[in-house]
Amino acid sequence: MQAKEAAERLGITQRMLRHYEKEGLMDVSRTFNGYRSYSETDLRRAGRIRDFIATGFSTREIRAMSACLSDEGSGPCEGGIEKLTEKLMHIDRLRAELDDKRNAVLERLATLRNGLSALGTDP
Amino acid sequence: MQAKEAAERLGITQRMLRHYEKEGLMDVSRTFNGYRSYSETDLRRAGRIRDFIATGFSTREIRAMSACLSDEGSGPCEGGIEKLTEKLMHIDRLRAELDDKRNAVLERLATLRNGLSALGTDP
DNA sequence: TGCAACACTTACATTGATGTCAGGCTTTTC
DNA sequence: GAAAAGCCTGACATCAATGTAAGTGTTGCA
Repeated sequence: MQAKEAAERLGITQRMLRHYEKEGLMDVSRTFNGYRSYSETDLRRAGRIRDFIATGFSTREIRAMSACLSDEGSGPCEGGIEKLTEKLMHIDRLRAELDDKRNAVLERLATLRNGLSALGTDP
Repeated sequence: MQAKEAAERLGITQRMLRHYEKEGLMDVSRTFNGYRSYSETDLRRAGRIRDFIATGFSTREIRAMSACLSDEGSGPCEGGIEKLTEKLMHIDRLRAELDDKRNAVLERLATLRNGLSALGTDP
């Protein structure tokens, strides 16, 4: 498929798609006229790149674990697991704190409701 | 504590710590001589900021959900849960694919080992 | 007292991801 | 076959996160 459709399906701009290519993250074939032609495989790869970037990885880091980008599980995906696990730790820490906070708010709300019902406002 | 120790304990540079402050993400008190003085609370806050940034959030986004940064669960942490959940989706997608890949490699290894043992190489 | 270590501020430099615009083909459509 | 819409390349612009250096005050130890 052509650039426009690919970008739309991925929810990113053509500019970003070209960027991935120029950064050596993917290799897109061209039709006779020079237009890029994205295969479904290309799409999936680009989708992974998009996710990696959205998760705070740089193209440099992503390039370093390019085995993590192909459909084929051909390589041991050098370092990929470790790096991702690290990111996951960051997320997990944040999420745990957010959850605590959310629970605190919920509790406060519950207490408030209890207080009200204790006053006989509720059956 | 002073800047150096704070930075070391957080595993980041003083420069970044100052950056958080200038970006309005945190407010650090000073001692009489003008030196920054980080409290444990400050450290925790800075740690969260560090994690948010490491997870791909911009200072702009973080500022927008500053309620997620305080120790106190005083606010509903506007938007924080949603944004984090979104990031989590990105990570989860990647991790699922990585896990698949890792399993494929493990399986291949297992098959290989089986093949060898079938040859009687193993007791 | 004087040096070493640390702080502070300000300003410029860099790197990365994206946006945007220009100039020039190709394809489609009326 | 001419206009409209898509694609391409390349250059320049921007914003954010960091690095780094310059110039200066402070603290502490020998």
